[in-house]
Amino acid sequence: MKNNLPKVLIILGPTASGKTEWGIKIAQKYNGEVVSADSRQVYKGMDIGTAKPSGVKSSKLKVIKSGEQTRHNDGHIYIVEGIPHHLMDIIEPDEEFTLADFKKRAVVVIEDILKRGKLPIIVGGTGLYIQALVDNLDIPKVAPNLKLRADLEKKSLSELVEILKNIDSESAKKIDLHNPRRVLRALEVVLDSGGSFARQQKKGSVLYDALQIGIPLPREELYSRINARVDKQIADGLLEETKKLVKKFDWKLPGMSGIGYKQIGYFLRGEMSLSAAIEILKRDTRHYAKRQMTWFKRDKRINWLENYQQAEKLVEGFLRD
RNA sequence: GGUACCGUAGCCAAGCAGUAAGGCAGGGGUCUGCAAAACCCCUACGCGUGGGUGCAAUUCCCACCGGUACCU
Repeated sequence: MKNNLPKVLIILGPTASGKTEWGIKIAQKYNGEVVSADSRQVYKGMDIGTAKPSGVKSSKLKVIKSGEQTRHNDGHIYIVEGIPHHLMDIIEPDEEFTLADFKKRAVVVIEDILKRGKLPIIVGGTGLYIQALVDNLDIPKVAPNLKLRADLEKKSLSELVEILKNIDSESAKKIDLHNPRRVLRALEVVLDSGGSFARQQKKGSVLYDALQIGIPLPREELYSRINARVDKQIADGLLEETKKLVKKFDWKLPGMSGIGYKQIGYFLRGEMSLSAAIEILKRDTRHYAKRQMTWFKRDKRINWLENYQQAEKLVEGFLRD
């Protein structure tokens, strides 16, 4: 009754909370397809480190291409337990992937799923990506300008802040001036577009009738699950996977800075023992999960459910009306 | 048994007479094109225990307890 917007389901939670499993089960039961909202699982060949569910590539299903929006797509969809997982395993580790790329492609994919009469289920832990979809964030249309960034990075943070205050005082009041990345992006937008950064951060009209389901886990349980998962990643061959990747790719790539590869790198480069690297990997994963929870906590629309049964019940009601 | 050194938050650790640095872990938070990123904030009325000196002690002295090293 609330609107005619297409229904979309979202399953979110911190890393290792079990959202992947929930997503697959719900997809199987309610005729759905998964859209991964994960900034790292997009990379091919980064499987163990990103805890990607094991799946196969299939070309039976092809998302309708629409120009550059799917230019990376090779026409293959990642299938896990019979469920298509879109936006997973789609680009090479040395390709750039940003929030804007995610949003553009996700919108196309969701539309395609809906067109086929299926339920889109967005599953992921990258809060900003999910928010971009839920709130239809209108991302300032200034692409990353690597040259400008390199130039600006030569200056000190306080110099950059001064510049920003001069050319866009409104944004300077809003953003975190301690954070070089945020200051740089603001500057980039202002310099390239000529307009205020803050004023270009808008929201479009809502695209979907979204039901957000969160998986809350007591901190202690979450942490022990994380520790166990890291041990499993090691047992599954995270070292070998990392070695294979470094043969082809530089440590400095964004993908290689992801949790897992980064810490194994410390060991592979002889900077610390393997057991020390594993401890740090566990710690960094815990920190990450904590940050994810901080992000999700502020969205009061999320339904935090204790168990899977509750999720099914909620989804049924959601699909009915 | 003797001698020396040490004992400061969950862990590591500085201070060594004027009223507890820092790091890690932990907690809270920020977030519109790198977001598994990049940032910000919080965390010892207390310095092994008991005495003593002194205006003042975690800092000096004594004893005891605990640990470590060496000696016998």
